[in-house]
Amino acid sequence: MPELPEVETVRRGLSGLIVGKTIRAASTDNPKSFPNAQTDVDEFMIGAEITAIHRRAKVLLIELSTDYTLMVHLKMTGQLVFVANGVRFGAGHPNDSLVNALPDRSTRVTINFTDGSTLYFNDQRKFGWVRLLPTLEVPEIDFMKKVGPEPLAADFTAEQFAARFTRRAKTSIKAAFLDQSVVAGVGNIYADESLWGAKIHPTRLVGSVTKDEFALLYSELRDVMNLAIEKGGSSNQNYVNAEGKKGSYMDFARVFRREGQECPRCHSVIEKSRVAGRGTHTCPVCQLP
DNA sequence: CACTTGACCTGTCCGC
DNA sequence: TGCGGACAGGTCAAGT
Repeated sequence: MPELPEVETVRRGLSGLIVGKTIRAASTDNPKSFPNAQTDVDEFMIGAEITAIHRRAKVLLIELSTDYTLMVHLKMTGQLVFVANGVRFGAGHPNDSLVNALPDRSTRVTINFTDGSTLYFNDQRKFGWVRLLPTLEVPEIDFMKKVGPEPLAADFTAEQFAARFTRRAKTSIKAAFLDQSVVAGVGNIYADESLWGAKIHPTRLVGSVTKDEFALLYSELRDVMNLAIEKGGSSNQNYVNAEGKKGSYMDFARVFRREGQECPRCHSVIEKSRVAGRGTHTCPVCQLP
């Protein structure tokens, strides 16, 4: 599920649930999901209090009182699910009783708190990861050094946005948009949604996109992401999202996963194709190649 | 360097 | 109903 709005939704929900709690135990059944669990958990996690949760790009940064940080990347199918007194929370409010008990077959990491509550990292495809490292070293890892600016930052301008793309003039605008070193947090949903909003075809070469088009793409991206955060993100039908709302952005999506339906702007039939190796949704009339 | 492709995994859906 | 292949909201490591 996770692009910037979904990770931000998880961050907000989780902040109200686990900040202030003390870790009693932590374990994984899959070393690739938590590579340094064996070496560092006992010393730097057990007994630590959770002091804050931040987000950078699509990564969650769970800060501990030991000056270590638990980094979490959900990749394609990762979820953080909190359970207290037998009640399961997506990352916000109590879910209904349809949800199966945890842990289940996709549970990769379990974190137990001293008050008896538990945080599960579930990840069907095992692409996601949890990593524990000194807070001071977080900015030094490759991902953090390479990742581009936060698109919703108050001081991030349309001019800066456009300038980030110049390095990638010869590739498609969609490939560049998905490149985390250009701008942080954009994934397949919000790339398609904002390219449609700006009436730019995803296969257009970056070099052909005008200054005015970049300005429009910048404001569409910010609008779409802000709306998605307000709606609790996008979720497929089995994901439990924050606020007990299940993430309703997909109800507002204009093109994503709407192939065969009408373009809300011109009523042409939305098409699905493949661009930059990803399923891509466009209006054939609003977005010309 | 910039760019593209395949790999990493599991599960589901679709066509034969 | 069974089976093969394509595909899924993301990065990486390789290759050109």
